[in-house]
Amino acid sequence: MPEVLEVELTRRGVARLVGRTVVEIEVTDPLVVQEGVDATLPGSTIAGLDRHGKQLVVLTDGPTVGVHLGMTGRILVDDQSAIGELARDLSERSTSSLRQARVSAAPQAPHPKQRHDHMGRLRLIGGSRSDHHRWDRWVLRLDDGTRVRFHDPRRLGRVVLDPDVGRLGPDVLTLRRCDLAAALSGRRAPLKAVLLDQHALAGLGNMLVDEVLWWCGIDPRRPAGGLTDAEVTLLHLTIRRRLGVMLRRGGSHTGALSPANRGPGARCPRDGDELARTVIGGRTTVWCRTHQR
DNA sequence: GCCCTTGTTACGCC
DNA sequence: AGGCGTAACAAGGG
Repeated sequence: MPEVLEVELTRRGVARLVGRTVVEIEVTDPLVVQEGVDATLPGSTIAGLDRHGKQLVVLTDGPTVGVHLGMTGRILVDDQSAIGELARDLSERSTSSLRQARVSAAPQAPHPKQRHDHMGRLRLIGGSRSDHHRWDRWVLRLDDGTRVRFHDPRRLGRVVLDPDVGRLGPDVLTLRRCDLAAALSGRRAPLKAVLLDQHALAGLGNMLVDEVLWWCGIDPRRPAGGLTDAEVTLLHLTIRRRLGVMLRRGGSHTGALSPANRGPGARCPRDGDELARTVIGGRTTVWCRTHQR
């Protein structure tokens, strides 16, 4: 589930493509890739990579192309994930890299069955299954022979011309306290719903919102505009600190409410009470009734 | 086979 | 008008 951290890691992971020229486009899924992208991009040289919230922006000497990873999108450069294989837990790291090496060497081999963790969740955003070319939605060939693949099993990712980042709220990784205060002010919707609203604040997804509110001990159901000044300050500080920590650790899954700590029956890492599951803003919300108030 | 999950958008209501 | 809630989308997996 790519959120702002995965997008930022992706941006850094593909930074070395700056200066390369797109030679051809080999694969396109018209649902995922906006009409016109393929016609205008070949011949263009990548000039820079920007990001606003979850929106990745590819600057070229031709068109500006927006890449949104959606729910299951990822970028692979020569069959290597742009963010590395960070979305797995540590216990499986060694076996997984072995397996990855093996399947890369034998791309025709039938893929092994998907693995799940004990909570029954999908283990990865495609995981190390870089051999699943059937989920490639967009494949570019660059002038040095590099192949860049946009891989997206569920097809909720999007590649568009001239992405409209002006409609997004302030970026959550560079958020100032006054930006946060302005985003929350006057809103009567639940705090969680506003934090998820990309027009209010750009970058937070379902897991990161739960994580941040868990750390600062605020009830996700409270009206967003009803926070005290001290709570806004605390929320701002928590967003900056926790996102910074998780970015260094490698992504959205490295928090206190990591995927393994979100399933039914999971307990609060702070006080041991069973975590509540509530639908807020249309999304499953995991939170602690004891210390989030 | 029904239901869950995700981010975004479209739409209905007040 | 605009804030808010809900459903739809897609598709894999329990």
